[in-house]
Amino acid sequence: MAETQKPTAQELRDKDKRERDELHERIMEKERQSKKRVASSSAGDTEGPGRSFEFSNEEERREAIDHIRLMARRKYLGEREVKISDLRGRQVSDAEWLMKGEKLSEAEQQYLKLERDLYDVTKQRMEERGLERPVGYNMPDVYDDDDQKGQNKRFAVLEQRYQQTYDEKWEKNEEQRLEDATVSKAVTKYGAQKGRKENKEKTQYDLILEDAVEFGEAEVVGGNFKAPTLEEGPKAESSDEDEKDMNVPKAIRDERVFKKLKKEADNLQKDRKSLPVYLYKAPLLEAVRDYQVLIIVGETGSGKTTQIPQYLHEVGYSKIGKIGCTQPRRVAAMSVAARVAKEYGCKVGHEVGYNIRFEDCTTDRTIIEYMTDGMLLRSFLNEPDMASYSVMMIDEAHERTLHTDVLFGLVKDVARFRQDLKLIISSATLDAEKFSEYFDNAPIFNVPGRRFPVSIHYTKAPEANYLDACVITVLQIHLTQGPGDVLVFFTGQQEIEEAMDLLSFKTRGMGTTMGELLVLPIYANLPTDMQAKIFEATPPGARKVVLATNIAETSITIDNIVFVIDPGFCKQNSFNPRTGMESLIVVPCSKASANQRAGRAGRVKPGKCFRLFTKWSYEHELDDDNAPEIQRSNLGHVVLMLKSIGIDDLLHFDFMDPPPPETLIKALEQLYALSALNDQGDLTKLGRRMAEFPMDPQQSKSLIQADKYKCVDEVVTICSMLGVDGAIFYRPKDKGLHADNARKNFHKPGGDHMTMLHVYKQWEETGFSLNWCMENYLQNRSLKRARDIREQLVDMLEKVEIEHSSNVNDVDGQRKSILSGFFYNTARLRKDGSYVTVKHPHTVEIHPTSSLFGQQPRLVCYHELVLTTKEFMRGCIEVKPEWLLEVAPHFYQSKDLDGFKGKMPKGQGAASGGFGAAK
DNA sequence: GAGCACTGC
Repeated sequence: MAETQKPTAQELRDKDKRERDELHERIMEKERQSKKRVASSSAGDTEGPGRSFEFSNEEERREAIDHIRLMARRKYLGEREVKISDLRGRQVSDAEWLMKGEKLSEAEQQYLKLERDLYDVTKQRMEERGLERPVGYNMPDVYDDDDQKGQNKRFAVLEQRYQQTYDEKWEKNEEQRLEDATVSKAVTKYGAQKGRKENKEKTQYDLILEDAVEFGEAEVVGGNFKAPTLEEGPKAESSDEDEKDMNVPKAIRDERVFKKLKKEADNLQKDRKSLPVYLYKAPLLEAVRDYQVLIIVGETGSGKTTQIPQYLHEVGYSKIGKIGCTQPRRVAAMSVAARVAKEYGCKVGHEVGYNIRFEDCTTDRTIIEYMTDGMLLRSFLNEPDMASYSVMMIDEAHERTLHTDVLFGLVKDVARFRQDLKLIISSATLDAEKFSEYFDNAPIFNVPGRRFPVSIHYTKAPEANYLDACVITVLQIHLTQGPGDVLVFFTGQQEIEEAMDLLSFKTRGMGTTMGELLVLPIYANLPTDMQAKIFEATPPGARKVVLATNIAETSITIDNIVFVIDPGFCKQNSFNPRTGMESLIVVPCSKASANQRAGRAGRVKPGKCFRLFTKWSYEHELDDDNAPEIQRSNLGHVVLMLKSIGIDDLLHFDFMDPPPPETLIKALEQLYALSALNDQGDLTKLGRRMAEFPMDPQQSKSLIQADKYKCVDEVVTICSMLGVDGAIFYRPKDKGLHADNARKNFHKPGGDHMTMLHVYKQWEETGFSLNWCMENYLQNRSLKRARDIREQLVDMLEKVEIEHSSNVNDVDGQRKSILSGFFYNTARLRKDGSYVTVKHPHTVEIHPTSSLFGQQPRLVCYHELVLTTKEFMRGCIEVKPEWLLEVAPHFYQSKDLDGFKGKMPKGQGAASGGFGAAK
């Protein structure tokens, strides 16, 4: 890590010189030993500081040898930027072993010695800082398990073959080899003449420049690492066709704009043809023609999301109806739409558009529409037969989000009575057969992806402390591996903060032997400006280490990641229908997740993934897939929506993986209690109104009931704030106390909902000030989102015919409104100070972040139950027993409240019980 | 006196 005070250039030079001299001495001293060791070690010997390694093919091996030679030459020529770790991911002992038997020039010999020594020094430094336990990895995907001898034999053959071709390759095509072996970042510096000069000045070595290698232009290098592009498509695809399709209606467009767009689009057409999916265009369209439902399996990078809707448009499906494509995430829908619009040659929102919450970017003439899956689900309320679509593509189906899963059932149903509707289910490999089975054996269409190989390294033994092991692995990578940024997966903010501390502690004072290590956190609750930092380019010579939560698994993609460290855990939310409690607990992640994480290393070039668990546990202990969200969520909202679409028999609804029946029953029960369903299980008028709102049924109920207490405006605000749930307050570890104080300043009598209302009101008064948010440790992004939700809800009020009333001071009215929806969630105080839920007796506590914490109100209504270290009620308000009779007379009876009514002797009435739910 | 993974309408 960088020192706090930047040393002067002279100091640096002196220091470098001292270090070099020291090193030189050590080299001399160690030479004999080292020679002995190298000489005595046989192939496959794992002696030395590093792990052993094998090559999967000759080419890799040859590349490694060439690379070492190359590095040696450059180092010999005084290239300062050549790092000790530039063995392209090999360790020093590996290099020594590898070069054994090779004829080594002086430069090469020196280089190896230098490597060895620098390695020893850094290792020593690691040890001094308590890193004495380097994490060992296997490469089981390359190893033939117990076959060390076979390995040796194979190498002998490879070596022989290699020797024949080596010389001419090296001599004739040195430049090419150089480019092959060097990574773009480093070469950019060496490439340009200017850069060289600069380096020369900086260097402290006495240089021999006569035979300096001329380096090629930097751009070439990137090209070498690009995946093979597919130059020519099938002959059947004539360019005329493309030409014709570019004829967007001219009448509606200014000629010049059109020309410009068309030119851009023409260029883009070339890119389009290089996508793997292009090769499959004709057979794909045939398959769509011949079958109503088609499963498309395409890895990332195949171009399916952007291309297939366009192909379908080209052959005329858009004449029958819109071509829809769903995405699980908003940003994905937006960015894909933007890309396709560009390719098509129109503005976003014209022929190509997207539709997400708060932002309907489509018009009458939109023919290709990207949307979030939740949006499509919602549109079923108005258009249950998807009449305006001729094709619907459900993308990223393998992610199995709650919404996609519900869509499957609906869409399958629609396809039965709408023979003209084409369905495309697109997924990454794993679940294809399951999808096919579910959709009545629909054919599976495979499109290969375009990704770089990622080698997987498992630990040899389980790691007791994975956080520690992660940090050590980061350092190991940094000290021994070639260029490329590192991505580490953690389970949450807390872990990330700890890891950052640990990492900075262990790298403190590591000095100049180490390149700079940029440690950057990323998680969803991180303020936006800090999130943006991970997208900034890594400065030359430095290495970026991104500590991420699951957010980096699917939601965001970081450039230039070459190494992934995966401890194999994630936090998962699961819902217990019996207690109605959600719990967020750390669980081992699934194989699918692990592979997804590993894949993040192979986006720019071949990468490596270090898994902090053994291969055995990968194979035997990890589940194949994550449990689909639908099986571990509260389905209240979904059930209400399905009911209002007209699905009556939910227990027999055709789910691909049905949720536990208890969850459905719980949801139905709750809806009945809320009077959204009648005793026949049919939707009531109230239920229909509730379904209009994009919220949980309880919240919808609260909002509708607020009309009665004439405090709609306040409740709307509260609901909006609940909608961004939990992400309002930001609490960085290092400023925890400040953040806590800031939060306490917002506390208002009545409970947490009042606090939220207060926060919003204040924010509004400051003119939605960003600075004010920062001063008070509030997340501006979340508040903005709350404002969006609020606006949407206010718009909806008219539709549902609710008068926009307001009464700021009627705190009781506001609380009664909330209680109308959440009367189910009540808990009363016991004499020992704990709380017990009213419905199913269950011990719970007020969450310490609540404003009611420590106040011990007799009866509270909570927003949700969460299990962390204890079972906590989050979002509490104090309520009065008689309110329950008022807002839920069908649920609570007068006699249930005997213990509470009137004057209750302190600490006794509650304990005497008599307060239970009537049924 | 604890601590919120990630989406979405």
